[in-house]
Amino acid sequence: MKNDIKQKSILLFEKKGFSETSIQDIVETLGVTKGTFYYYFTSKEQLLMDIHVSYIDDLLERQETVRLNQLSNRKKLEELIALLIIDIANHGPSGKVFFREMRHLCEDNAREVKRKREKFRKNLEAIISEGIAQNEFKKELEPGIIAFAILGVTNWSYQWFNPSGEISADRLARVYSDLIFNGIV
Amino acid sequence: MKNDIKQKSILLFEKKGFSETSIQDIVETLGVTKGTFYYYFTSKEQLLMDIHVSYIDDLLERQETVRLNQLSNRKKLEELIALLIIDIANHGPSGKVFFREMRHLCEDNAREVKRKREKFRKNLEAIISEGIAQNEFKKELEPGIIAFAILGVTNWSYQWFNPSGEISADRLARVYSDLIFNGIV
Amino acid sequence: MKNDIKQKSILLFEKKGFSETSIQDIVETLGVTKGTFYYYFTSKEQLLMDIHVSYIDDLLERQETVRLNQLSNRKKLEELIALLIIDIANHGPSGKVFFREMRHLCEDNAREVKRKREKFRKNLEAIISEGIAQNEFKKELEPGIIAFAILGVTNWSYQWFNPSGEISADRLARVYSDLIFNGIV
Amino acid sequence: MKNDIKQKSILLFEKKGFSETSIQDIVETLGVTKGTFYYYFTSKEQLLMDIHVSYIDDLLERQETVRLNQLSNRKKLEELIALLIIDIANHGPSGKVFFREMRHLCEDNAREVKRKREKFRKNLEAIISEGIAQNEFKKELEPGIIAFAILGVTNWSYQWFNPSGEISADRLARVYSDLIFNGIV
DNA sequence: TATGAATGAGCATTCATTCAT
DNA sequence: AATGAATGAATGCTCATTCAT
Repeated sequence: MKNDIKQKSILLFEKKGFSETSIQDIVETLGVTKGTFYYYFTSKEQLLMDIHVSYIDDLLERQETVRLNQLSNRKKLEELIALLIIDIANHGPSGKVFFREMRHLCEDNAREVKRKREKFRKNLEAIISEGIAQNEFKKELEPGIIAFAILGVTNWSYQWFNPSGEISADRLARVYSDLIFNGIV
Repeated sequence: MKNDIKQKSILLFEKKGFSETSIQDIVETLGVTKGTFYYYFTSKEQLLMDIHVSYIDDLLERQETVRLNQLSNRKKLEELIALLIIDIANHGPSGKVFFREMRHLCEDNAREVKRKREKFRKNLEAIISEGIAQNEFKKELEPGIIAFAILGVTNWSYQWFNPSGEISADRLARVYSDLIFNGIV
Repeated sequence: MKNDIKQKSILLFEKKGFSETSIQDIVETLGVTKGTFYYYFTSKEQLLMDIHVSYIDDLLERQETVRLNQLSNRKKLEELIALLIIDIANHGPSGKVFFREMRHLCEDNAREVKRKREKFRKNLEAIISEGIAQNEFKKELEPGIIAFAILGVTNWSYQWFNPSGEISADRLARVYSDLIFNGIV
Repeated sequence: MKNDIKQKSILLFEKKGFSETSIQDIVETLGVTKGTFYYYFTSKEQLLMDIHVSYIDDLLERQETVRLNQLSNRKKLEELIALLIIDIANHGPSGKVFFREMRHLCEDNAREVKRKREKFRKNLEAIISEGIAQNEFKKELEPGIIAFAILGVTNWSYQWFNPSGEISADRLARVYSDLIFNGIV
């Protein structure tokens, strides 16, 4: 039941937004009563936090796998980009909620999630730095800004990319990698 | 008065979000009463629409100026990137509201704003296509995807870029142009 | 309207208790809606505080009148006892709410009301001390304890005394004064 | 277990009030679940009734002991006052719950408790009447009113008297007896 | 132009209670 | 003897909106 509530909530939050989705909406979809919701979650915000933590923890874990394998930094970066894009196909709604609704977390929870988000970004930045040191990337790059740019390209996809449309997720990931590695000129 | 309401609202919507800002909040900040608000706006949503339209119309107008000048497509693209980044310094709050709160427009208004947003994107895409035709950009590029990527890089900046921090807007625009043109390898 | 809400609330709080009286109960009795209640009061607790403050302020003011007149301390004490008993006839419900529901005030408000209550008690104590000094009362009395005893006798009346029953308020006040002055032996 | 629930409940009801204490609060303090509560008590109100009955039955029993011994009425009255005051030290929380929360009993139970309370009061009144007949007390006294006054003095102590403070319970009982017997003049 | 009073629908949350196991 | 899942009704409170003045 707890997981049912969570999954349905993700879909509703994605479609209507966190503030616009009432507990009533959630439990009605599941055919249970509000009491049931509060048996499993202490508040609406706690549910949102739960969703956030699952999402970012999963992402961090998979990033770790990439980070620790024996590939070149260029290859690692390519894999991370693919990971993020392909995630839209697999966990699109979670991702949208994650990127849009963080504002509704209470201060303490927001801080915790922010820390994890930044850890992901810092890891990305570290791969870029490493790549520069290994002469895989241009030496005049600023790793911090480049990391933000890459996250911009990938995260923005959540706003428009439809994985069941003309372009496949794999394809999009390759196009983006090529753009980031080689530019358009 | 009408403009006062609009400007204060932008600031409040940016800070607290549209749903979380009440009409009461807005009029209290201005020292007037709710009646006054409804004298100038027929609804909260109409105010949001007003904000959206001003923002995107201004952007389209400035895009038009870039588009019609006699520069190379590469130079035009560079100018558009700069335009978007520098806008954060000048109209940051409006931009944040624009990117975050479109969901709260009613269907008809959302459609209208979407049309204008897409017009901006299509214009960007056209510049890329033109550049390919003129051999300024690689011929195998897919202009549509590249346009989304560029918007991702620039629009995502609204989420983290602080124009009064270490990096200036000018500098960020140059770094981003360089990334997009030449890549990181 | 604000005063209507207050008066009706006093009656409901007296009859059913503060916690057991809902805002719905209050507004229904008045034929208005909840919105109206919250137009005049920011919370249920604020309404309770309002009731408390009116009550104790009125009492303190009347105590002051007694305290400042030119009578003997014995006479002053007699008048204070009468004041408290006769108040049951005039403001019984307010008094009951005052004595029973203070626990529902928030910390800050409770402290403020407590301070006023204690002021009343201290004034009573002062009259007793003064009376001892003037040889009106026995010299071995402990004014603090006596003050508590007197308040016990009078305040407890709120729990059983029915001013429209057999014994009149005037009569009860005289019996109580006699008891306190002369005892039962 | 049943008694554990009762004792913890008394403490919680005293601290937070009956309405403000939830079954959840009670069982959490004991480390059991709600089911356990409902195994021993059929309702929250029944638990309150149980507390009330224990308290007043104990008081009546001890009153009976005093009533039946061979002392003068004056001495009996003195002992009853002491009994009530010293009870604050021994069963303070129960007493506070008893005096404050009777309102939450259902009609039938309230009637039963009221009957017992009145029995206590009537017994007190009888001792006074007896004392008058025996010329121990003034003959013009009205026993009913005097009984109420005595109960006011003693019961009100529950609101302020701290048995571990400066004044001991024994001492307070003596001061109160003296006041009631001899007055302050 | 602006106010102030009022509405009514909705919301997150609480809680005593039930009941199959 | 005790649990854990679920209910459903109620509660305090918010808020966009209306409207007579």
